[in-house]
Amino acid sequence: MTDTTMTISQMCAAFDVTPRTLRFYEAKELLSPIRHGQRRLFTKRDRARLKLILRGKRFGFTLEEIRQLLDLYDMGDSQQTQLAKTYEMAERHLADMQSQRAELDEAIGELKEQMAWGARKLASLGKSRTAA
Amino acid sequence: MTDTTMTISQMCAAFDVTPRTLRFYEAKELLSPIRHGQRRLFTKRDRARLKLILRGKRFGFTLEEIRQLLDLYDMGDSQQTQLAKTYEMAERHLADMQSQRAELDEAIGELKEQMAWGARKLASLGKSRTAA
DNA sequence: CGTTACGTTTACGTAAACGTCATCTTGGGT
DNA sequence: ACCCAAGATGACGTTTACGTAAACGTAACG
Repeated sequence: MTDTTMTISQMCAAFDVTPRTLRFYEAKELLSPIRHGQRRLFTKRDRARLKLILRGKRFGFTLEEIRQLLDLYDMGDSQQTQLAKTYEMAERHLADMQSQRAELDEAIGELKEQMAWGARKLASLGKSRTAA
Repeated sequence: MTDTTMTISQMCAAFDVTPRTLRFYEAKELLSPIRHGQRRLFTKRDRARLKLILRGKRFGFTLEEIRQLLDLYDMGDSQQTQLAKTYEMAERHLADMQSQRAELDEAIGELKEQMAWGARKLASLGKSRTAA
């Protein structure tokens, strides 16, 4: 790992993904590791992007949506129109994530209730078994 | 909609899904509408389950995982062993959802930051354009 | 009594996101 | 010089979650 770059296997270990996944993401232009000869070398930027990719996946975004969102995270250049478009998209994603958060809270609450019910049921079954 | 049941198209309208989806869920034993002749009639139970299905999907669970989770939500019978197994699975799902909630909070925070940056950038671009 | 409108089954198609070979190549250690 | 483990490159396969088209049933309406 000369300097601050990582090989593909180091990346796989660090992020728990397969080489295939990393190559796939490169093909989809989500990552752009530099090449030392034929080998890929993943930079700090690649690692930051990969973290966001995995996070985005977790929240149900497609790789294509993520690819566009990534642009927001490293746009120091870009035209105003493009920036504005990206910003609007980010707003939609933010709204989605916030409503997702609310739903998640509700779901957690309900699941907890069901589990409390299940726990009581288990306890009563346990008692009768203990009694027997 | 005799009594409290709904036709397939009413379901589609109510939940914003296609007929194909509902039939698919039935095939996968996630729903079990009663039959009036050949036609499906979705009960209150089906509607409750569908709500949970759509919610589960939103949080990245597969239909198969959801199918198992649904058992927790209408288990008045079932053996102790089965209940215990289901309970353990629910615990794992709950843990997953809670960590997902934490990640989501972090992601929302970061996205907001990026958007603030984007907003400043847009403002400055706007000014220079106004000046021109 | 014919024709919509709604519904059904069967079956093949598809997009996303990789998995899984089956070959090549190559840099590094002995 | 030699080998091999790590990496690269196709190319085809797989799973999930439906889409889509074809062909048929049926109940009600004008």
